[in-house]
Amino acid sequence: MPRSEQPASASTPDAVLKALADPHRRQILRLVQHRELAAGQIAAQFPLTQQAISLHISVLRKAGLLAERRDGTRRLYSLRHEALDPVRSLLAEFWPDALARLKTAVERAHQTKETRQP
Amino acid sequence: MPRSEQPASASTPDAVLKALADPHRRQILRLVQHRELAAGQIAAQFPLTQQAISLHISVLRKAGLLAERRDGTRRLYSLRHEALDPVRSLLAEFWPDALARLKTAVERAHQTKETRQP
DNA sequence: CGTCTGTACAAGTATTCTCTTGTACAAGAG
DNA sequence: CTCTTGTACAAGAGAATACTTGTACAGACG
Repeated sequence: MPRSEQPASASTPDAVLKALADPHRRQILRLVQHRELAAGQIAAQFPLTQQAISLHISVLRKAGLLAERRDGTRRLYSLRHEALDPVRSLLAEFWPDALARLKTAVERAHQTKETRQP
Repeated sequence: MPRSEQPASASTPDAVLKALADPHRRQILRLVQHRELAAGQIAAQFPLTQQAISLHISVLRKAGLLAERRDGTRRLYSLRHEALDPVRSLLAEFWPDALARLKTAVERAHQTKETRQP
């Protein structure tokens, strides 16, 4: 089977943040967060045309936020979590306290999951 | 300490992300991250006109990212860290693993900061 | 008071964004 | 091969954005 991997993981902070600064695009990411979806399936969730969604997908893909896999004529998309790294960096830079809060959240989550104590 | 929530912190995720999706504006936030700066002092750091920076400041302020304090004719600005909360939420939503990575980052940051390393 | 300094607001322009309709192209079905 | 389906690309309209220059206004200071 064809395995077309895209090496384009070099998403700049600017491209990622601009891609995220649109409600439609954030919604697309939510849709493909846990499962692959074909472009048409994504488009069907919006009151926009298929072409408009195709363009949003293109923006997200160029920012590195979407992985693309071809299956026949369909193109399946899924979230590339790693691409959110610039956002994490930004948060770390501007809001050190957020790290502490997230650490707390992590520990709570771990406690919930496996009852682990730091 | 007063835990009063400011009503002006009703910044929407959209406004915050759009405000952050510009390199000039991110640079402004870096400048006022640790100390207050007057609008003119901020503008002096850029090859743009004072008016252009004033507009960027306005965008940041409306997104809740900047606190404004008046001192005579000057207006002093500083970063409102809380306004980054929507970014944290976004990260938490889209990237559960980020929590674990941030925990690691926190621990590294604390080590770096304290530098009481044998 | 008049004048300077610091800053925001106004109007105009060039660029960029987001959407539309129209079209091309690739792959499977008959 | 022809038809249908799934998707991207192209061109253009309208809005939003990011600048510019010009101006207004508030406060400090002689």
